[in-house]
Amino acid sequence: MRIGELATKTGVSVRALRYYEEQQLLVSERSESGQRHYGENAVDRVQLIQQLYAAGISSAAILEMLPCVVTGVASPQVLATLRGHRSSVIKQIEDLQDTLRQLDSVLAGAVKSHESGVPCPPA
Amino acid sequence: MRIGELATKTGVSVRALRYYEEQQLLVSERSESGQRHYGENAVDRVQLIQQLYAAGISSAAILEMLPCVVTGVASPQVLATLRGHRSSVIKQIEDLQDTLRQLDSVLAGAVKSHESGVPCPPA
DNA sequence: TAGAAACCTGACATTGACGTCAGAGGTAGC
DNA sequence: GCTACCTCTGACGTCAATGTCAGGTTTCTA
Repeated sequence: MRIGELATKTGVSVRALRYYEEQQLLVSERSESGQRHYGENAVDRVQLIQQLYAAGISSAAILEMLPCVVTGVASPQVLATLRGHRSSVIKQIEDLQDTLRQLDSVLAGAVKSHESGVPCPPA
Repeated sequence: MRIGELATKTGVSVRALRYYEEQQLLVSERSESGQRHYGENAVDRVQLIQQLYAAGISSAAILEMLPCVVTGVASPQVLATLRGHRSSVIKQIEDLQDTLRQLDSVLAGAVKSHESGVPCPPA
């Protein structure tokens, strides 16, 4: 498939896909005229990249770990990197859970106060 | 306390604290000569701001919700905003948990393959 | 009462993951 | 073959949360 189709299938912009290739996170075959062509597995690859981005992992780090994630094989060095990111992801989750509790306590109080007719003070 | 002390207490840079004030997220009293002075509660405030930042909430959104978070009182409109962010935080947590599973499965496979002596292929 | 250290404002620089635009060539349906 | 749409490269723009530097004032310490 060409880049537009991959973009719509993954929900990622064409620009972003070119950027991924620029960062060597995504590979394409080129037609004679230079147009990018992708196999079906590119969809999974792009979604994987998105997932890692969402975990706050930089493109450089993704580049480092990607072949290992794909093949399931890693050197001890990359293994350490992966474990580092694992801890970081866990910490992010914990932080977000804290934030969630914070928001919930605010919401609980706010709903009550709203019921009692007290408005929100301006900033 | 002055800005430097607040910075060391919170682990946030002086520059960042000035930025928070610029964004009206943080208030200071000024001495005659113009230096910022903070009360003890500023520490909690800064940590709260950091927590909201970590949840991916923008400074504008924080500004909107901050008085309500602090006072525990919110208008219906702000309430809706808060609920929106709550959903977003939950989704972030779920996404990160997905990523964690992904990383774990990679780690499991990688450790095994490492035991079997297969190296990580280069990018 | 020096001199160092902390603070001030203002402004430009940075980083990462894209958005957007220009100008040109490729592709597909009729 | 026309037309509309897709794609290409290259380059500059963006946005948010800072970093950093300059040039000057204030505060602390010896």
